[in-house]
Amino acid sequence: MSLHIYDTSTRTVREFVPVQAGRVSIYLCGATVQAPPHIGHIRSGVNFDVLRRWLMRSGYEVTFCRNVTDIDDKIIRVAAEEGVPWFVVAERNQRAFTWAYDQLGCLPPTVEPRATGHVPEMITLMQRLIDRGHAYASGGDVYFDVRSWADRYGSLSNQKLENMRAAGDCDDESFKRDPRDFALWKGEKPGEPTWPTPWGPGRPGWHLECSAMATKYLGPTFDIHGGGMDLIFPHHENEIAQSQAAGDGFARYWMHNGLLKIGAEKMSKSLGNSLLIPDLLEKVRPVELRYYLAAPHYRSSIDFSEESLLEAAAAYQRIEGFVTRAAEVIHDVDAHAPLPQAFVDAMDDDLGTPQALAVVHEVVREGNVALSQGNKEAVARLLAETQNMLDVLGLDPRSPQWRSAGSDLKPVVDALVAVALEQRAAARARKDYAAADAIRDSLAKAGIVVEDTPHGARWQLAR
RNA sequence: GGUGGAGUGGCCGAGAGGCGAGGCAGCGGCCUGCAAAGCCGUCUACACGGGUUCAAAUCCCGUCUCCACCUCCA
Repeated sequence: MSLHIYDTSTRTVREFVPVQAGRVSIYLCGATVQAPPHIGHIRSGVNFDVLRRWLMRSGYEVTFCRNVTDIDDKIIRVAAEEGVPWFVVAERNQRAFTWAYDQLGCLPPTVEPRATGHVPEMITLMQRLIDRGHAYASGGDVYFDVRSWADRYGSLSNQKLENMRAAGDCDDESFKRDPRDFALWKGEKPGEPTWPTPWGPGRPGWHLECSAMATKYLGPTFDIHGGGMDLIFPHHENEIAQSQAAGDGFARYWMHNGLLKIGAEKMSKSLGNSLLIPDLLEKVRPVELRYYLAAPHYRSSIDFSEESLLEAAAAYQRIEGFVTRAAEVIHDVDAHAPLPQAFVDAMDDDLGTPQALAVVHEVVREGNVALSQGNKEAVARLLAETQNMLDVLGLDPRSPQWRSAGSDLKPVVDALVAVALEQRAAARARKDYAAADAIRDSLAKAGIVVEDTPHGARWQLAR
C-alpha cells in the first residue's frame, strides 16, 4: 500500500499521487499572530510535522510552506490597546509561535512567508480576478464576487450559496454587490497601516495572502493544503475560490486536523480558554507533550485533561525507558533499518498514528524481553526499529532535539553518583541494607532514581 | 434551518461484519534483600431501541446526547 490520505474536498480517503514524482509541496495555514499560541495551534503544527516526516521517510523531497498572517483586525486592535505599532504585536507573537514549534520538535518550514511581505503578489492576484470578472473594487475595498463563481463556491465545505449567511467582514456592507461577497482588500481607515494599490491604499483582507503566497512558493498547482478544521469555512473555501477563479489549479488534497477541546468546548483565543505552552511545559516535558498531541489520530478532536496528559507522559516514558536501557548495550543503531510493516501500513493509512504507536509499544515489549534475556542481536534490531519509528513521529528520545539541556554536566554528576553507588554496593555486599537504603533515599531526595540490575545499579533523573 | 463529526471497558484511545489495537490505572504472579524497572497472567466495552446476517461495536431504520462550522478561529 502507498500513502492514502483523507481529502476534505472529496470527503474520501484517496491515494496520494504528487504532481511531480518524488516531490511533495505542502502549504500549512500557520498562525494569525494576534496572540501567543495555545496547545491547539501547536497540535496542528505537530500533526503536519508528522506528515512531513513520513513523506520524507517515504523518499519524497518535501517543500513545506507555513505562513504567518501578520496583519488583521485583532492585531491592529491589540496594538492600539497597547499603544504600539501593529508590527510590535505581530513580531512578538510570531516569536512565541516559533519558540513553541521549536520546543515541540517541529522541523522548521522550508519557507515561512509573511502576509505583509507579499502585497505585490496580492495586487497581481486581485488584478487577475478583476480582469476575469470575479472581483470588483468598491468604496476603497476590493471584493470577491461569489455569484460569479456560484457553481463552485462552497465545494470544499459542501454548502450551497443560498444557505450561507452574509459575510459581515467590513464596516459598510453597502459597498458589496452581494452580502456574501468577501473582502480581498480593505480600504484605508484612520490609524490603520496601509499599502498602496491601484485601487487606493489599504491592507489585506484575510484569505488573500494564502492564495498569493501558496502560489508564489509552491506553484499554481500544488499537492497538499492543510490547517485546522475550523478553517474549512470560510478561509479555505475562499482561498479555493480566489485561486481557481483566477485560473490556478491550487491544492490537490485538503487535510484538516481536529480541534482541541477543553471541557467539551473548543479551545479558542476568543473563548478565553486557551492553554498556553509554557504552562503545560511545567507539567510535562516537551517530548511528552508532543506524544500527547501525536498519539490520537490527527482528525479526532482531543478533549484536554491534565490526567490524560500525564498518562501520555507515562506511556512515553515506557518507550523511552527501553530506548535508554537498550542504548547502554547497543552503541551503533542502524538508522536505515527497515520499519515494521505494520507500522508502515498504519502510517500509509491516513497517518494512523494510534496504530503506529501500538506497533511501537509491541516492539518495545519484545525489546524488553530481549534485553532481559541478554539477546544482543535482537536488542540491536528492536532498538533500531523503535528509534526509526520514533524518528518518523519526531519522538526519538536520543535525537539531539530531546537531549536534556546542561548535558555537559552529565559526566560530573555521573562521577559523583558513581561514588555513592559504590558505597551502596559495598553496603549491600555486606548485607547492611539500612545503609544501602539510606544512600538510595538521599539520592532520591536529590532527584536521582536508582534501579538495581543484574549488572549493577543504574541511575537517572526523576521526572 | 444547512453542512460535517462524535458517543467504546475505571481512564485515555484505535478499529469499522468473524479473530477483544495499544497505553494508563487495578488485581495475581515471576524477578528483587526491599524497591524500581521489566516480564507473564487477569478483570471491566462498544449511547439506546428495532432490523439484516450463520455472525453486528462495525451494515440498515429509528431515538437520545454532545461537539464543530455556516465570515474572529489552528
